[in-house]
Formats: sequence, C-alpha cells, structure tokens
Amino acid sequence: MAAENSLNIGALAKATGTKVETIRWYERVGLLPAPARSAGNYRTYAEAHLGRLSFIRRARDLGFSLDQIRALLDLAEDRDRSCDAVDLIAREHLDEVDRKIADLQALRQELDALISQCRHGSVSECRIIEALAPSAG
Amino acid sequence: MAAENSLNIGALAKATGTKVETIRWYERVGLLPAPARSAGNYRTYAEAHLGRLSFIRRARDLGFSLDQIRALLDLAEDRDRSCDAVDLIAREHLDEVDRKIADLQALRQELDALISQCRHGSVSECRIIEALAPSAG
DNA sequence: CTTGACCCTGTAGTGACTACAGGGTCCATG
DNA sequence: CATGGACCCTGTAGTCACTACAGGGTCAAG
Repeated sequence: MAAENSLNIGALAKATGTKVETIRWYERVGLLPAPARSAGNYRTYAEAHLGRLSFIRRARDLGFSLDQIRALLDLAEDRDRSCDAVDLIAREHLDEVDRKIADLQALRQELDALISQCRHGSVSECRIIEALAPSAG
Repeated sequence: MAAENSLNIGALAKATGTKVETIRWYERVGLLPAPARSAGNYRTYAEAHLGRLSFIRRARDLGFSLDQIRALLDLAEDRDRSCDAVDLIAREHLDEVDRKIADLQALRQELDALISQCRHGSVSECRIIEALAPSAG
C-alpha cells in the first residue's frame, strides 16, 4: 500500500463521479486540501483525498451547502467531541428541506388550479394570463 | 387619465412589493420596458408598467423563470393566438415542480434516516459522519 | 516526432438578484 | 437662499456552486 494508489485529477473525478473543474473548485474554496504535485505539475491525490471528496459529494447529494459541509468536516476531525453539533446541522437542514417541500406543494396547488382553468381558446380569454395579470388594461 | 398617476421607481417598488434594484434589473434584462425620464433623469412609470411588473412578480412567486415569463408576456401580447402555448409553459413548469417535490421528498427520507441514527455519543462513533463517509480511513 | 488525451492557470458566464460606492436631484425646513 | 435628508442615478462586485472556455503545457502510444 505505497504510492501505487495515487490518482491524478481525472482518475479522482471518475472515481467519485465529479467533474474535474468541480474538484479544482473545491480546492480553491478550501474544501479539499491542495494535493502534492508531480514533476509536470499535475495534482497527485492520495487515499485521504478520495475519502474526503466522497464525503463532500454525498453530503452535496443530500443538499447540504458547502458551508455546512465545511462545518461537518471540521467537526468530524475532532473525534472526541460530542456529535450533537453534527446532529444539529443535519436537523437544521432537514427543517429547511421540509420548508421547501411545503412551499413547493403550495405553489403546485396554485399552478394546478391555474392550468385546470385553461379552456384552450384565444389568448384574449386565457385564464392563465388573466390570473397572472392583476387588472388587465 | 392624464399624467397624474405616473410613478417614480420608489413608488412602483412599493406598489408591487419589489425592490428598487430588482426593477432596474428587470429593465436591464429587457423584461420591463425602459420608461420615460423626468427632467432630472428619474424613471417615470405609467399604468402599463405597473400591470406588467405585477404580472412578472406574480409569475415569479409561482416559480416561473424570467425566460418563461418573457415567453408568457410575448404570448400575452398576441391576443388572437390560441393560448395552448401558454398552457404548455405552465404545464412544463408544473412538471418541474412535481419533479422537485419528489426529489426533495426522497432526500428528506434519507436525511431523516440519517438523523434518527444519532446516539449523541462522540464524533468517532457518529452515525451521521459514518453514513456520509464511504469507508473511513 | 507527432498525435491526441490529458493536465495547468485564469477568467468569464450562469440565474436572479443584492449591495455597495460615489455621485446627482428634489423638496421641505430654517 | 442654504441645508439636510430622502430619494434617485450609473456602474461594478458579490452571492452560490459550479461550468465553460481560452491558451497554453505534459505525457504516453505509435
């Protein structure tokens, strides 16, 4: 288990399902530590980078913001600390997701009501346009 | 019906619940036509602007993109045309909202499962961190 | 030694605003 | 008539999380 499992950026991208540009972006914003460079100035990633990037991608898939992920990664480093702070971040995110779902469902209802009124006539008698305009001139 | 009900940008903002900067932004991107200017170079809005901006805001509240709104406004101008194209835009938007709701609900479930595993111990045995990391090193 | 896939940096674009900075205008007071 | 403060102007940069170039350099196969 020596240097044989080191990856260049393309291999890391493939291994994690991330675009190359996105990996460079995570480095720029300090989420992924800058890796060693090869003689030709190529980024050379180790196992630890793969783990960290997988963590980031999984958290992104779950809708955490990069700031939240940064906080989670910081917390994860302090192995002896209580994980209540981690739990809090996850709960806050869950609350936000719940709010978004509720908002979208309310919006969906309005939209559905709008569409169900369409009589497929001309625009001048279009209920959708009417409903959007407050007092047509 | 003379010039007495013309508005400056602040009054239009108040009347429509829009920020002044947002109104200027809509003008810049061609959603709201550039109004006449006063002697002191202030924007001077007429009734038509109020109607159009109200339409834009209402459509935004319903989650339509500015591109979609642009299309709706274009269609609304052609009073004799069939409103099927309007209906189509609205239906496509509804489908997108449905997809977003489904995505968020799936995400919500995963997140909920994650959180319910928290035993409030130390980070080193944190299920949330574990679930995010694929194979901790 | 050339080809083509890969890598590098740096900058600009996305959507829909928001937030200044650094000025000008208007109007009601004193 | 001067002053103060609320309003308005333009232009630019910032937000979030990337994405997409442009214009180069590196590397391995043939």
